[in-house]
Amino acid sequence: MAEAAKTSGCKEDYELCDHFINAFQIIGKKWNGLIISSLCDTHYMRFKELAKCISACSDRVLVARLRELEDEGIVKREVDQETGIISYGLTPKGADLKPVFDQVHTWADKWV
Amino acid sequence: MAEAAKTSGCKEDYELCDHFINAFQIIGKKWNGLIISSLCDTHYMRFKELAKCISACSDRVLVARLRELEDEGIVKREVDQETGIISYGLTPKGADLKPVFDQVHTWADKWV
DNA sequence: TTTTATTACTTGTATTTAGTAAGTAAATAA
DNA sequence: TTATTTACTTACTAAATACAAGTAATAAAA
Repeated sequence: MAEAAKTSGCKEDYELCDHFINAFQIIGKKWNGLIISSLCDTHYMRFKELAKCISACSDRVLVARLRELEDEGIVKREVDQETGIISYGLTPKGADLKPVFDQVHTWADKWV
Repeated sequence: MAEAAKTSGCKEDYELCDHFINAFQIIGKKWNGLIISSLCDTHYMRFKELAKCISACSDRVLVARLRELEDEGIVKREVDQETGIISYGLTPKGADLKPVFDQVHTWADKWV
């Protein structure tokens, strides 16, 4: 089998793609999936609304995650100049994750 | 806006679906995405191969994750009766996550 | 106008989870 | 016989997260 593996590119040689690994470092980080999918569904939300929606996540971590996702260019934080109200939404990069969540939903409905 | 929110089901009332939350508790847990997608691509792997492939994950955690995924019915651990060789693969429930990973790949190729 | 509440955070501490490194029993190869 | 590989386990350290309380700024209620 060692010979076969060497010549046929079997599982011994399998490598995950870097893009994919990096993507999962973001999507797979605790709470990020729920944060992004919530913003995907609602278009935008204030901090309190998001926190209520992902209630098991502490404020402390939610703040940190939102910052990180902003730095990744997935979330955008906006301040209304008139009211001063802060809202969180997705950038095109973030919104483009919707098909991922749709597939998760499909899977979840079938198996969870 | 409070009135409007109450009557129109706007973001204040938004709730994530339980199935979806549970699904993300599994898929979103550190390393699980990479573990499952590796097994998705290769069909089955021995522990050492998997560990090499997800090299940033410690053996200790990989062992724990595989057990958890087995308990979730996503991963199956098989022992060859003849050789005693242990291999890890996916159950139908696990294999059914492929479309999710495909979408992550599509997104990663575009944005990461 | 003083009090109360809300928002979007921050800070300190406890607990949980993960990383590092070394070890082990069983099987296989040299 | 000795060395190596495999699939783990164990002890310890470091990092991430949870819990709880606090805060400055603004808004709403008494």
